[in-house]
Amino acid sequence: MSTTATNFPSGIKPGEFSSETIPSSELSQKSVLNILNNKCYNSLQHLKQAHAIILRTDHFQDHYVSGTLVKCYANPHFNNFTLALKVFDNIPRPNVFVCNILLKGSLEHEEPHKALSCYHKMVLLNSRPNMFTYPPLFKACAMTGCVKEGVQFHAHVVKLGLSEDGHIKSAGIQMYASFGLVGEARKMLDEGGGSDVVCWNAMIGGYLKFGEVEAASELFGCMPVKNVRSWNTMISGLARCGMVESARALFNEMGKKDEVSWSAIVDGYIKQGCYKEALAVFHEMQREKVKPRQYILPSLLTVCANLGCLDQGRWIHLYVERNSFHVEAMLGTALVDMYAKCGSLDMAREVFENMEVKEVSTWNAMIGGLSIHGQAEEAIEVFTKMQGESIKPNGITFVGVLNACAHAGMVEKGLAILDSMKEVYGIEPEMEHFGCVVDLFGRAGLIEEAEKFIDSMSMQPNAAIWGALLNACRVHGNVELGEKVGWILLDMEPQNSGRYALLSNIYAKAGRWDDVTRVRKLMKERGIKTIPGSSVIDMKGRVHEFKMGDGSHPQMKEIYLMLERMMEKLRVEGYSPNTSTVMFDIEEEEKETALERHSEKIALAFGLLETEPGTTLRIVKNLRVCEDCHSAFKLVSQIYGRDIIMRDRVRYHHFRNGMCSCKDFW
DNA sequence: TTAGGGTTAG
Repeated sequence: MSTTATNFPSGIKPGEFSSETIPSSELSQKSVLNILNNKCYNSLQHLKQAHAIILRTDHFQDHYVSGTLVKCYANPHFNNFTLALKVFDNIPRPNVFVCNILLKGSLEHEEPHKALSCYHKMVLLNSRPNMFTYPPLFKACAMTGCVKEGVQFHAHVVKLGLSEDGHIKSAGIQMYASFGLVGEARKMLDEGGGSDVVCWNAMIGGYLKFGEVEAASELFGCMPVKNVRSWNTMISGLARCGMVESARALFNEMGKKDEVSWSAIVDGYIKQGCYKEALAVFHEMQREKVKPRQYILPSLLTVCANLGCLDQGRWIHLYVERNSFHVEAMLGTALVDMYAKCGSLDMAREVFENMEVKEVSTWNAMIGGLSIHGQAEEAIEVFTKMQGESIKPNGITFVGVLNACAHAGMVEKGLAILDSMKEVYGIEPEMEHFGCVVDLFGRAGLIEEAEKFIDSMSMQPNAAIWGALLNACRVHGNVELGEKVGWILLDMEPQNSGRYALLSNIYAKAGRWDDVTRVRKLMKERGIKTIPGSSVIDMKGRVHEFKMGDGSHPQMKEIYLMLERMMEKLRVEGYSPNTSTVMFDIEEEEKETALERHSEKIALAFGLLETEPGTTLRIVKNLRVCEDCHSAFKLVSQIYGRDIIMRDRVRYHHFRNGMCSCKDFW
């Protein structure tokens, strides 16, 4: 074997060895292998030196040595698979071991196509595949969607008499399942005699991936051996199929749970939108001292953001700090989003400023957060700064910026930004951006302009566009147009209860009670149920939820007493209930009572009752806040000297000294 | 003589 310079690894010249190296001619195969296995794991430089030694001694001819050398180069740690391939190409007749190493390496370096071509080479070179060959190959097929090849490889497995190997079987089952060929996967499970628990689990996972719950349950029921992963596969699979309650039942039934079991059930609840349940399980985890895995923390933060649970969100933040978790972009973004949505803009800012790596989504979260708090100038400032740091805004960025302008009544600025989207940033505005613009005009009372804008749009307006216009009609009391738009929307979205409510409110405000009745009758005919208003208040880490006229809270008596006292105080200060938006045509006094029992007022009374004077109250409502509650909250902030931060379905209201940050413009 | 499997994944 020649040892010309061209055969040496780059950067290493023949004869350039470290001082401790023994003269190469004296190195035995065993010592070379020792060097490779013990010294070359961390340093590419060491590996290249060893490589040079190998070339100088004829050990490269030795399959054991060249194989080990390729294995070292293929170590994902070096992130340089090309080198491994290069060395491989210099091996005259590579044996099955080194081929298998490359198959595995192709997957580890996320180049599954290379695994297929490597197998091809193997066949050409007459290197007989063995049981280590097929699992990575099946995986490669699954990753690349190469069905034909996968079936072929399966045939080879059968021909070579390897069908009983558990590793091959489980990989094959997974491959077929990833193709959606659940029947083929099952055939593989049943072929070649017995299977083991890993294969059963893979099959169950495969069934559940395609919603075949019954088949999965049956298999699960008759498995001779089950382990934690079997349970976890069922739980996460059921949750993914939307059967979170069945998942929960299994979760309760299983013996020893691991962190994956807990995470799977939390995740399942989150995916179903059962945020309170997810948080309850998280509390249980804390009680049982189970450490949440880092990956569910962003999901949990999203839950806190949705529910407005600042205390819980803070707890997670502390948890991250205490455990020195690295705050990477996703976790940091989730923290920014949570703080902003829970009304703590200062903290959102702090986390944002301290993040080392920010992604577009991070900037979007900050901009969106400022926007829902009505801080348009700041949102635009962040938007400008983002570009200073060479981050390219995306469509979502513009939703945030345009929303900021809409909420702050900055019409001109908003329109200029819309124009810049395509001209400056090359982003084609989409429906959601047009929706923001309609909102921009509508909130500012420029209803004609909003209509004109809709007419000029290049696409058919969707329900969100009409919805923005309808809301503008409600705020600015434009009954005529509101009526027209309202009926368009009822046609477009007959199932959306909110649309009925809005139209009915518009009629009610105009005193057109016959029309109110007409809308309500239609709703009844179509079987549409209203979403009950509900408000939550987060207190000492516990979430208290109140629904309209709700009597289920254990302290309800005291709360209603407090509510009565509060309303009395308000009346003394000159508050008179704004009954125009109550949906029913009922006697004035009854209307007043209905208003008094709005969930946000109950939550407010509870907050006043339960906290020290001066404490900021944070309330989250699932629908838009009504006008009456809005004015009541303003007065309470003045009379009781409290800051109240309320989030409704769309934006924030900071009440202080009788004023609201939205400037009554929402 | 070297090497290997399935559950969560925003």
